[in-house]
Amino acid sequence: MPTISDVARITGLSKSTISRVINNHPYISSDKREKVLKAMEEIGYYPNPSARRLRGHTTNTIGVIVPRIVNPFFSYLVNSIEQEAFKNNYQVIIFQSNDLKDKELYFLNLLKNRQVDGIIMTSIENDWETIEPFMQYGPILLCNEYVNQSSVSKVRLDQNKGAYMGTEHLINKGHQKIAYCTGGLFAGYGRDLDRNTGYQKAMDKHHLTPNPSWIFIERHSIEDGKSVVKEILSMNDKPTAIFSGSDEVAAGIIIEAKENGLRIPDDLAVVGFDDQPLAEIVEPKLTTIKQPIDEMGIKSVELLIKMMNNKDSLAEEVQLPIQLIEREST
Amino acid sequence: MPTISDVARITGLSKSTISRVINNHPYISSDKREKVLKAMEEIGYYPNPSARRLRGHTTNTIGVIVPRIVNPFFSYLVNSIEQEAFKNNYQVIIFQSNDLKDKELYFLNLLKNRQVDGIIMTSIENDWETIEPFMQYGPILLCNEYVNQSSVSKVRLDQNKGAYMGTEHLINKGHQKIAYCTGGLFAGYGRDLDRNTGYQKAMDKHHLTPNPSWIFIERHSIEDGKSVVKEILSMNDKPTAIFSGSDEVAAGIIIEAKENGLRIPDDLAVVGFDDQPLAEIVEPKLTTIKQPIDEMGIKSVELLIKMMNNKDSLAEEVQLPIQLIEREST
DNA sequence: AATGAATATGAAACTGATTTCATAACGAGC
DNA sequence: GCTCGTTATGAAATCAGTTTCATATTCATT
Repeated sequence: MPTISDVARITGLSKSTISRVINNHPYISSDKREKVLKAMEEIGYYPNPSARRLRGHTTNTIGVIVPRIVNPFFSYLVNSIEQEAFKNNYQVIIFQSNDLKDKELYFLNLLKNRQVDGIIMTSIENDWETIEPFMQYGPILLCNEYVNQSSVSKVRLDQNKGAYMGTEHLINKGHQKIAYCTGGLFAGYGRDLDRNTGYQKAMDKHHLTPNPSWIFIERHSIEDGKSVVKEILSMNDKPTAIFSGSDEVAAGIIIEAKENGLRIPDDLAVVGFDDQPLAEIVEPKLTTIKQPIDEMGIKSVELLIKMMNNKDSLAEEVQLPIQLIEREST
Repeated sequence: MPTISDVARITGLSKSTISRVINNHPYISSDKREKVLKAMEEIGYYPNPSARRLRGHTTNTIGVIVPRIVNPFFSYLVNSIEQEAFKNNYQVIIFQSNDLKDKELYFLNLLKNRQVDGIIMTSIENDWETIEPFMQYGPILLCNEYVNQSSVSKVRLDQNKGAYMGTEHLINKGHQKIAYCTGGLFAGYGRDLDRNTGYQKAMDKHHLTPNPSWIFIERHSIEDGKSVVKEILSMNDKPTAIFSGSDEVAAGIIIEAKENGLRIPDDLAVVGFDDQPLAEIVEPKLTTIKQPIDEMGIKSVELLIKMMNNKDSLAEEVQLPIQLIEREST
């Protein structure tokens, strides 16, 4: 690979001049500039990024932490982030935390090591006290998941309202016995907690008290959804509707319910969360809460770039609207 | 951020010695080693990757090109690659080519610029003549998609056999009028071509000649699948079965067919390709060809690392088995 | 006791860029 | 004709490591 010295030698100029041409500095005579550009082209010269980084302290790379990329919600989010980053000349390094504290920490260290200029976290595994110190090494932005900390920038959705809308939708359809499925009730972080309170609020407002055994926690997959139905079938006091924090779980519920002769939505109404592609594939099609994933990704990259360019910009919080998509499962 | 010089100053040793400790060189007295490790720990020193790269020419990063991450096939593949890379201490940079030649070239340049040590290509947009020169800058491995070039390593599936199995399965079920859906008939590359010949071979063997209007090309999405059914409905000579090169297209076909009163598999039998999660969600559940995605990812990383460590290892080709999963759509 | 190999360490060169400092040439203003 | 600001360029320092070369000990061998 040719280096800047090669270009200097060929053109008979100094490295400084070549560097100035590359970086569009002023005060270069146009004939020399031409000459340099021509030589670079000729020998196929391209500046070595490691050397630039070493000097310039910037990597043009942003890191994205997702719990798992195979979850469509996150693959769509990553898609949007990658597209927007590319537009702005940034590369994206993707990490899956797999819900593991250690892996998350490992990735946060990339910020410390200056392998990335900034990080977008779409989930949080460690305590905030553990994560916060990394902010001194570069900007961290929370997208989707969040903590109640004014010092960190976040792009988030009104999950509370989403859950409220979903639950109230079921109530408006005449349901009173409404079960609730969530990922982590005790996760301690914002997103799921918000949904919980949203559900709670809607129930309270309509003076409904759910049977405690209708609250299902730690449900993530299609299989988990199926297990929910099995549990419900063995109950004496059965719910007539379920609000699920995940489309996948909702799909599992629908599949298993049908398998057991339940009619949807007549015997059991189901609302999901995310509006994943599968929402239109299950039968009946799933009523769900749509999250503006693309906007979330775009906004996150936008904000992060702003933070990276302006070291001491204040933390910002962006909240995006959320929406109920009514289909056939309610 | 502390540097190696800080550690040297604190311990009263030279940078060389510190470097030797970091890199586990022999011939260091154990008391000095302890001292250095302690000092590093104390001031929270971590070697700057850019400086190491500049000298060492290795980035511990591999690049992965996928057409689009939101396609479950690729998000599962990326998942597997990322997991295996992490195990081997490699980071993964992910790029979406979005089927664009330019974007693919941009990413290949990362190899030239030494931003990545090697690249796994899961799709190919440019002519091989355009891509090949990049191999001089570092190893390139083809995974999933491939070209008929002995000089490049590949991890691939017997697509030909997959398509053959799927088609023959339909024939065994008594079908004679079998339509065929593919991504790109004229793409010119291995994967789709192999599937085409697999279909062809099965038909030929059983002395069947498909109506040319039953061959649908450039179909990728659920929507595309729906359009296929619409076209079929307007035909005089209708196929009784479809072999689709994609589960998503197959799902679209099933949804739209049911919408129009067709019974599956009685009026129309459908076979997909990939065994994506949605194959178990559509109703009836989709008979499909299962590809061993995880093994593919693992094998690819394994092979790539081998190539990166051994500069002049010969190109290898790994072919993984493929399998028919019979469900309810046939 | 002399020689040579193995062990242990440091100084300085090197990786490939950017940036600072110095300086030369040129034109404008007095 | 002299000073000053602008334009244009190069030498050398710098970034943070790794590697080469040199050298000083220590220990075993004859």
